[in-house]
Amino acid sequence: MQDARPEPSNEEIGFAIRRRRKALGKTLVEVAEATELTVGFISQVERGISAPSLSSFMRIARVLNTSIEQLLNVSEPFEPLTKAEHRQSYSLGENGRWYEKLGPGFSGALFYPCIIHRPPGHVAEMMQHKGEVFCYLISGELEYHLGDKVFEMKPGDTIHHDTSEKHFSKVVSDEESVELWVSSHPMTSH
Amino acid sequence: MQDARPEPSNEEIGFAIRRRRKALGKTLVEVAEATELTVGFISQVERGISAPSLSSFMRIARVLNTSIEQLLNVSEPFEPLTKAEHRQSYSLGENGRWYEKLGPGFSGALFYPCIIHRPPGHVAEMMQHKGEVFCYLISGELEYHLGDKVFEMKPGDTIHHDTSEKHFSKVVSDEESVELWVSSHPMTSH
DNA sequence: GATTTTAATTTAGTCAAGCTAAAATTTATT
DNA sequence: AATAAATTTTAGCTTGACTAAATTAAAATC
Repeated sequence: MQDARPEPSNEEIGFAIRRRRKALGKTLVEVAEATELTVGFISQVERGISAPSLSSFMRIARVLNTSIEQLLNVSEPFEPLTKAEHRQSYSLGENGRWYEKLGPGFSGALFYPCIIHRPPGHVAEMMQHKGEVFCYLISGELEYHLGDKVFEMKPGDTIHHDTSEKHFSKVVSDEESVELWVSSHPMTSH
Repeated sequence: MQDARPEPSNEEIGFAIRRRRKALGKTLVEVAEATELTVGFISQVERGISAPSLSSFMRIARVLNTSIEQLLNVSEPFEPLTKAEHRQSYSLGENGRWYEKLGPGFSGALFYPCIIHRPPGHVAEMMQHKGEVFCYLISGELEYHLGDKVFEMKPGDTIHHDTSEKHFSKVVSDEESVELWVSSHPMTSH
């Protein structure tokens, strides 16, 4: 949080929650049931009349399949276009592995795109969780494990699957891999 | 946020706050004054005995010069196949314009990916509809109109926006454009 | 268009949690 | 050991987090 930017108001946060809920096509009743709160309260939260406790807020974010950061960064200016040379790069804390976030994403977004670079031989962790992912391999080669299937991926290949199935991939090329990902969840690592 | 991972407890959050405070060499008194809360309360928050309200929590994060995400210790999760030479091609009924569907898509999918090829000079129809779209420009150059803004897109550039805003694009390169699209709706043209 | 159903908002509350002030204890400094 | 600083504990207030139920608005159905 920066001094220059005050904390978002209850109203701003509430509107972000509503936008997100509608983007997912969920009703107040659905969110209320999933969060174990009441319809009336969610309605008031969305209109900034009430503020949820921290734990309720985290539950709301989870049920809306988004991050708290997304719900709180309401005043971040949205820019739809990301030039190739203006991508924001982040190290993944491991040697030779980094990712490029593609834009801040707008508040109701269902897509979380990013470009990930991995060094040769890198093996990602086995993952399994609710959601969906799409990957377009820009360069390098991957061995992609999905359930009990194994796929060889070369540049131009794509894969799109439900993430509730166990999956991981390994960079099998001698060069680093460059992977364009679009996920239904915020993500910083693969 | 993730099914696999419950929200952090008050204790976990509190310990994260204390670690951060000590890392900065601040006393409880300093943090209490800066946040306009009492020493006793900060102490209880740090030991998980009390939880701050959302607004107090944001103030604490700001005073500790950190982000809420950091204090919540949220980890991001990780994550499939269409071979480049196995893409299903479809003519768009117009000279030189065609698209490649990327995989059949699984039931329940939110993403509809495809690759679109357009000839030089092609101008897509103005579109406006509920949903979301992400585009990665593989080759060629586009002039992308979004609302009253115009963007120049070159290979590697990406754009991600809500489709309720009017949008269309024009191929401005001398070569055909190759565009990777991920949309929240099935699409055959852009 | 009328009616029914669904979704959202409003109202009127409860009660405990967010937070206080002050006392007590612990830790650090001299 | 004495003092100052830092932290914890205690006892309590009050208001906001949240409820249940009624009402209204919007969407769906006939």
